[in-house]
Amino acid sequence: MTRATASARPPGRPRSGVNAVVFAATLSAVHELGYARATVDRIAAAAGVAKTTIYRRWPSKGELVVDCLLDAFGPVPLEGAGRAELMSSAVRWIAAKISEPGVGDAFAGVFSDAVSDPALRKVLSARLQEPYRVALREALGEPDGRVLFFIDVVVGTLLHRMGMTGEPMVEADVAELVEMVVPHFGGDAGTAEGVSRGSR
Amino acid sequence: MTRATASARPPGRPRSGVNAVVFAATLSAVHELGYARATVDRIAAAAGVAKTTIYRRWPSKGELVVDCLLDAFGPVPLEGAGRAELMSSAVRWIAAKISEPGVGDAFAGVFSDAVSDPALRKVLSARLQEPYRVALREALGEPDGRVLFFIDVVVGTLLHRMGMTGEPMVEADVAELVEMVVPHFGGDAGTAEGVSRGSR
Amino acid sequence: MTRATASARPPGRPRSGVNAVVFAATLSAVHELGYARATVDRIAAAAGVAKTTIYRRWPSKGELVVDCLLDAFGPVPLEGAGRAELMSSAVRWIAAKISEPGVGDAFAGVFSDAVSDPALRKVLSARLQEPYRVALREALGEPDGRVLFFIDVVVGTLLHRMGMTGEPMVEADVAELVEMVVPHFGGDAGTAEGVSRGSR
Amino acid sequence: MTRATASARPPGRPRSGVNAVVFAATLSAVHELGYARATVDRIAAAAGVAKTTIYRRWPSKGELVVDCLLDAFGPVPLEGAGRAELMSSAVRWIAAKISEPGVGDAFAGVFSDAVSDPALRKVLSARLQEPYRVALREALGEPDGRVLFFIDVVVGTLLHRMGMTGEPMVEADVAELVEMVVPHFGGDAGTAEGVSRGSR
DNA sequence: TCGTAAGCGAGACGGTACGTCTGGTCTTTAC
DNA sequence: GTAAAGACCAGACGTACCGTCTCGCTTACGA
Repeated sequence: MTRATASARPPGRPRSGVNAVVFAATLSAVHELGYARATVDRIAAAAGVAKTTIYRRWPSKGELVVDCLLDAFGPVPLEGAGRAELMSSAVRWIAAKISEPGVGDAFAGVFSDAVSDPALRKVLSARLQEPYRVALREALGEPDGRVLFFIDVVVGTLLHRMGMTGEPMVEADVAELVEMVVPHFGGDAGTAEGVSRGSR
Repeated sequence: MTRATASARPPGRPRSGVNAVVFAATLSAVHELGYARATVDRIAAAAGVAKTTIYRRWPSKGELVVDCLLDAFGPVPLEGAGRAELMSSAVRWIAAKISEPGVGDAFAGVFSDAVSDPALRKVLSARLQEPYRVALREALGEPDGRVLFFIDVVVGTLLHRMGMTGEPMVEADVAELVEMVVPHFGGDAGTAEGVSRGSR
Repeated sequence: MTRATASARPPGRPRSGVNAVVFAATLSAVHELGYARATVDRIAAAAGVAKTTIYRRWPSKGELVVDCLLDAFGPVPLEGAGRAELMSSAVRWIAAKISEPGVGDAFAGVFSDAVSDPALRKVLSARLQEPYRVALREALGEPDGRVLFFIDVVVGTLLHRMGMTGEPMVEADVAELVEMVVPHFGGDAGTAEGVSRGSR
Repeated sequence: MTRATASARPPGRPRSGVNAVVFAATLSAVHELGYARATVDRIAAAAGVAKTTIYRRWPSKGELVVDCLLDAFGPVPLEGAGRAELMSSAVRWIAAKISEPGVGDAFAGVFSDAVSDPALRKVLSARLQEPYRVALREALGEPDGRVLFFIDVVVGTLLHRMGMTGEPMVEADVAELVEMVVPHFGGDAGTAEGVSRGSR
């Protein structure tokens, strides 16, 4: 085994590092124009890149935005003393992310496109939901169904507020959201008597 | 003053009763094709009506769908012995409605469109959210903010599930949703000590 | 017979008379920019018309140009005392048409596109060649094969000159072309001994 | 004679014999897909060569095809007893070449492209027409104008037939072409009145 | 019974975005 | 220096949809 089995590096001109620039341009365009009017052409122009370059990397506008969100979110911060703190920090983290300029719009935008586009829906759930679901499942020790329900509640609530008002949820309401979900999902393992008293 | 206060009747040819047909065609088209591909042309064709007729009655596709949903929902059923039962029945009612073929897709669809369209957002919140907010406020005796939060949680969760999976939320999860919100919003007036213990 | 059997008029908004405007814009654009760079977008803009309007009427750029040429050519002038005069005037007519600004370029352009596009080739031969072939066949009393050959020689020669030099054929060469084809196709019926001595 | 007469040899790595391969791939691609869809990418792939290699050797698709045709044609065969036979053999030679698979399509294709591209037109006339014009002028002893006209007629006719029908001109029509041009250009110097006009 | 006001069907039209394709250039690595 | 591989740019193409507009026709009411 001389030179490593895995390809040393693919031949041809390597891709230039435009992903970050495109992501920034995407968020900025979505923030300023809204999801629907954030044209691929406009994003390309803002990023100083040809449209073909974008379509070479992402097969559709939807997938571009999904990757963009993935990049914007990064991994869930799962530090925290107990379950309560852990859940609380996760909720506050996603709420903060969705509040960032462009992110909430972009999220709601792809989400809405995905409603009518099964292919995009698959991408959305596989790329954007799956990793967090897995991470949360391991951190909380809850079955998949519960974790998915947790995500539905938290993200759904935040997006609904965003969609209805055009503004991200204010701090006080995020706090109430935390107060609602933490007890339900078992405030603190060991102390709470009704952990996962859900019917499942 | 003899002639009645409300205008006896507007001049010109009265509108024929096509609204119901258009609503049905809309839901059916959305159910079969998804929101985005449920073209106004297609809806018109399915309803056996000219596109002009639709645009004479509704200024945009979004408002058509809003009216369609309004028609599909009807008033909230607010019967129920106590607060708990009342909230529970409201949650189950909206969950059932969103499960009806086409309704969930249509709801998620307009909702998504509204993200990038402030005008539609205004319509959505004024026509589709307002009436239920008022009804719930009076039935529950909670301040506006709490009621809005309640709606965000319930509807947001249901729509997120619908958008992510393409399927309405199953009964077991609806039950869990009830179990989560009812205690939080004050299980039963009078007995519960922590009614609206929320931070507001 | 009260109202005439033939449909009084089709329903819907009648087409506005944009054809002529589009034809003019097409020739002008082709003349100024050449066939390839005479974009449909540019033609539409020059005609003050939406691109969709063009694509509603003509399925492709090629067919638009074919119709444009058809409009520019008009019917063959088949007056003339004898066969010789008739042929001569036809040759000079097509030579003059091809010399008009834009026409030659447009002709050579579609022609070239048709080489790689069987569908366009069919349109070209059916719409642009057929009528003239029929008219010439009846005027000259020659079999189809001979008429097609006549067209190949005359149009082919003129286009080849145009394509090679970028300029239409000068008068002297057109005269030589006439001198070549007229004797070959039977100078004048009755007098010429070798009328259509061809074997077809 | 050890060192060869001219240039010992250019420095650097000698070009491998890819020209022939590319020419073959070009003709084959054009034959199978038509000129327009015979992409440079596809030609490169078919030749097992990188696109860069093609663009290093030929500055544009047009020039590649011109060289390809030059290679396919080779020199005009100018043997023949008298003028008539000489012209006849030249016509039949070019007709046969244009009938070869891919050659006619390629010729018509570049020709068409040249209409909108002055640079390509220059190349076309300088590389593809000039040598034959010179050879014919010396062989026939006609002035340049006449020779160019001869080429316009013969090549124009053959290409027009090819472009309109998609098929090369059949033998019978080639014969008629010969019968038309030979007398016009002076069948046999001074003597022959009707050289081989009845050959069909 | 006629005029006015509006509803309605059919479809053209403007505008705008999407995603695809191509020609041609540039960058990197390997020989 | 030549070649392979492929990223990149610029920009045209054809399609889809929305919402508006233009017609001709029909239905109602009121004078």
